[in-house]
Amino acid sequence: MNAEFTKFQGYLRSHGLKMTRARELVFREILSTPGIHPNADEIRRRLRAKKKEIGLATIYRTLNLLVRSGLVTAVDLGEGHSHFEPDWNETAHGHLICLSCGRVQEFAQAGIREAIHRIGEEKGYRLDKFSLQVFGFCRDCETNRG
Amino acid sequence: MNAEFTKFQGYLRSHGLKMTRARELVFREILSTPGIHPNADEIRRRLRAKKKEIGLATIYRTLNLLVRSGLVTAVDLGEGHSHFEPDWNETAHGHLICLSCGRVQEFAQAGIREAIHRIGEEKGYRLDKFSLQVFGFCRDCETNRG
DNA sequence: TTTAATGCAAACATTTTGCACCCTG
DNA sequence: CAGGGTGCAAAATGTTTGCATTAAA
Repeated sequence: MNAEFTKFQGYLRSHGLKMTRARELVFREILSTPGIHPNADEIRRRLRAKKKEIGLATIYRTLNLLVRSGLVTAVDLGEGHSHFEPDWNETAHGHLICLSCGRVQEFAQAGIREAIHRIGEEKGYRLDKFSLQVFGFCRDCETNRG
Repeated sequence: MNAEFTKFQGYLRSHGLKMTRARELVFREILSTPGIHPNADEIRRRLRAKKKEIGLATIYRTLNLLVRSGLVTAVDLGEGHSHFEPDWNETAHGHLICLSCGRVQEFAQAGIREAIHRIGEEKGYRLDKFSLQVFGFCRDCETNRG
């Protein structure tokens, strides 16, 4: 986790950018909430709760920077805005989203990675990334409301 | 294709809703552009080009209705707005998107469907739908610009 | 001390909504 | 002719940008 932070410093240095208080806070917040998938506003609220006030515009700028650097991934959970998670890419995964309570669960995609690679070769694409969301109803919601 | 239209009529009737000029035009436009994945504004422009003026608000309302009915699917191609395609679900598919030219190609997901169903069972979810986008660089873009 | 980063407010883009009028069933 | 549908304009979201000020390096 701290290795990730070092990568961020390396990225900034190699691009002539600066490590700032806001960037550190935002990135650490994402690193420390891997299962939460916060959106921009939630990141601001979480930091505010710790008495760390960061402007929303700065949060958006930092998020874009982190995504560009490859250290963070933007996820679309079907809510009309982006959610963010750390991208330690050893653990590429899809998201299983409950349509009733909104719970988000991650899963490793056994076999899916390979299937997608096969498709890339077939169609002549050099693949970069993929995004897989699965929607359904979790056991609790099925039990509680038929 | 006309069977789809009949389904739409059935859906409307069974929900106490009315078939209108706007609804017919929007749905037929989507049915007739399966590979295009238009967004709301593009649907309006295409209809306008045929001298069929429909208000954008009505187009959005109709799109939501069509998605609710299950006859149309909203697709996120990473452009910050939704694209729409007919959902003749025999041909469930993923989207292969070129990060350079934006070309969108569809592919059948051999084996992926099954892998996802296995995950649903494992995690105790009753699955509803899934969405798979793969990003990369198409052969033309790779050839033309290294 | 130089150059980039921040915060704020304004601008943008997409989508939704309130309301008076219109049309389908 | 009753109840849903439409268009328009306004509002609601989510995100980006211009600019004067602040802070890394």
